[in-house]
Amino acid sequence: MTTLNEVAELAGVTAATVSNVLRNRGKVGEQTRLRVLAAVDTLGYRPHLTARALAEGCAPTLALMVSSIANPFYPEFALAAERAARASGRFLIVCNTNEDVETGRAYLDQIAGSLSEGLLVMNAKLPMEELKKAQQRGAPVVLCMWEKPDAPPELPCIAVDFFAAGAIAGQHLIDLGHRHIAALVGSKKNGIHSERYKGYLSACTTSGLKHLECHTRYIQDSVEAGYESALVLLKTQPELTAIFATNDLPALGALNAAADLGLKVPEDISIIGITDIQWARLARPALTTVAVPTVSAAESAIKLLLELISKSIDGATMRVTETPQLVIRASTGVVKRSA
Amino acid sequence: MTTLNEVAELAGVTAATVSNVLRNRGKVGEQTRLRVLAAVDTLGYRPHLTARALAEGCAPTLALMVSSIANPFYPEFALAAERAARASGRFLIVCNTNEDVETGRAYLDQIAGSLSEGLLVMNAKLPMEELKKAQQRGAPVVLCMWEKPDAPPELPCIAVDFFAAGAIAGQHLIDLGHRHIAALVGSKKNGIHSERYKGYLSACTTSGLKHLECHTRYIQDSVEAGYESALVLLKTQPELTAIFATNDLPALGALNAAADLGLKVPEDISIIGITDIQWARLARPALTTVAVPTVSAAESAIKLLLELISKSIDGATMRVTETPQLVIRASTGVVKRSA
DNA sequence: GTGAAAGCGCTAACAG
DNA sequence: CTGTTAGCGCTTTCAC
Repeated sequence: MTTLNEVAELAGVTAATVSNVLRNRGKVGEQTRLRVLAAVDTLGYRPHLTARALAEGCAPTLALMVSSIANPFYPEFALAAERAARASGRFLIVCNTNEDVETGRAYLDQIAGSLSEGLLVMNAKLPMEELKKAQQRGAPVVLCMWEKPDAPPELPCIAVDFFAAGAIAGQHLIDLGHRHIAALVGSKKNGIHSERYKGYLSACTTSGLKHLECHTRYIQDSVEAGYESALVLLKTQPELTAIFATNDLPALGALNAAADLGLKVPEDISIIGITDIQWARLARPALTTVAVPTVSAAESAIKLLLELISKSIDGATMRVTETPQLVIRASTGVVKRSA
Repeated sequence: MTTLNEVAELAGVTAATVSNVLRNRGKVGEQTRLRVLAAVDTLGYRPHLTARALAEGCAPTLALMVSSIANPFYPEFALAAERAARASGRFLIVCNTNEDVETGRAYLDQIAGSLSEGLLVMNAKLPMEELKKAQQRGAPVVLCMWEKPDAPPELPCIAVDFFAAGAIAGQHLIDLGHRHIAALVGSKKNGIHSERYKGYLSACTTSGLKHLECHTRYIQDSVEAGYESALVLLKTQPELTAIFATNDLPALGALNAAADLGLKVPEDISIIGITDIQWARLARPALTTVAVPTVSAAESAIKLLLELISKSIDGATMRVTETPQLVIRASTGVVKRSA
């Protein structure tokens, strides 16, 4: 490996000077500049980022903590986050907590403030306490995709108005004439998806529609859970003409359940999700959903993190992304039956 | 930030001793050990990984270079790779080259040998030369998912027998009685997917079936390209009863094309892909495909990389994963029509 | 303009 | 068993 000193030696100068020309710092004579550049070139010198990080006091890396990068929602976010990080000259470390608090803690202990300069946290599985501790140790933390703009957390965050998303989805179904709607909530009662559900309920209330508690299911946020749940719902409650899911994954599962039951979508049953992941438009019928601004959320999150790092802002800032947008595709239609 | 020295001071010892305690190195007296541990605890000390990396000469990170982590195939690989890396005490940095050579080069220049201790490369978009240069600068490089076990590259790699995968897929279709099969090749002619196509052709030859050149299409490796291509093929060549795609993405696109054309799968047309990505089993009808051992390939790749790093092996080792396996689902069936 | 020197936080001999 | 002494490769004052 070539070091700064070797380059310096070849160029007949000192390391400090090489460092200066490489980062366009202090004014360096044109002569020496050229000589240094030549030396760098012939030696194929590349700065040692770890050494630089130590000297500068911070590493050029940001960490993204997710429960599993394989969750179909994350990759798009991760891609956008990586781009934004890259644009600021930083690298992105992916940390899969695997929904495990211990793993998450281990990551926090190890990277916060040493290997990585800041943290992007996607899943609230990590206790707020741990995150705050990590932050105190010197690594700013930004919570991405916070679900409740009304209840700001104690840490900086990028919030998405999921209540609105739920309301938009519900309203769409209601506008189509649906009166018997099932709700698939991708979390425990009062869990992470409850805002979306509340939004949906508010749409019902606004329209004078009474949502029956027996039509809602609290399930896992997965295609499989949505499938199983929808299967039972559709078989046992024939009055249903639509399904609202708090996320695309269960909605896609419901789509499959309908298909396997021989039900036509949207003729027999309308289905709507939230997020607009890639699969949504690729499914058949393509899924109607409420699109969440994933890319801009990722960019805002990185931006906020960088501001926190450079200390140009302070405290628990919260920024809300653009409001989610209804994307009408083929899985929802005007109600045909009445019950 | 708490440093080793501060801990040492509190414990009334020297930094070296604290270091020893923390890594269970040289024998330390039980007394001091306890005192040190207590100091670590009260101060909430966490080792500074960057400093450690500099001192040890290598960072505890591995880099995964992919064209886009959002490609539905990568996340699963990345997840497995991250786990394996983690198991060895290392972190995973995700590098999206975005199919751009410049971006790839920039990454190589910056992380190889300094920020990261080794590289996992997924897409051969990067010139072999660049990769070898990076390797010479001190960072072992492992090529993942090499497509041609018969033609080992000049760098260590994990190869998958894609020729076999293609042959298995072709044979399956032939066994079902299909005689007019279209081939969707997800790369340019003689491109990255050509082995898969050759495997398919060999199955045809073995069975005395003649594959017509006019039935093959060289396209992008995407759902969209598969969709467009299949749409045209199915409309213009009614004799076709099956479609073989070199990858699941185009196969899924073909599935959608069939659906939009009102064709029933597999009654009217059978479709098979290669890889077995998540969506394959979630599509309706679920996609029959030839599963590639993604997880074990990722694990092998990390293992090989670690061996290279510890110098326990040398040269351009090639390891081949288990042979791909046929996964029969609902998108293929016995041929109904004869042409 | 360029060089000298100190130090980032930790590890790794080697002494004692 | 524990302390001392050197660095790892780079940045950054501060002199010259």
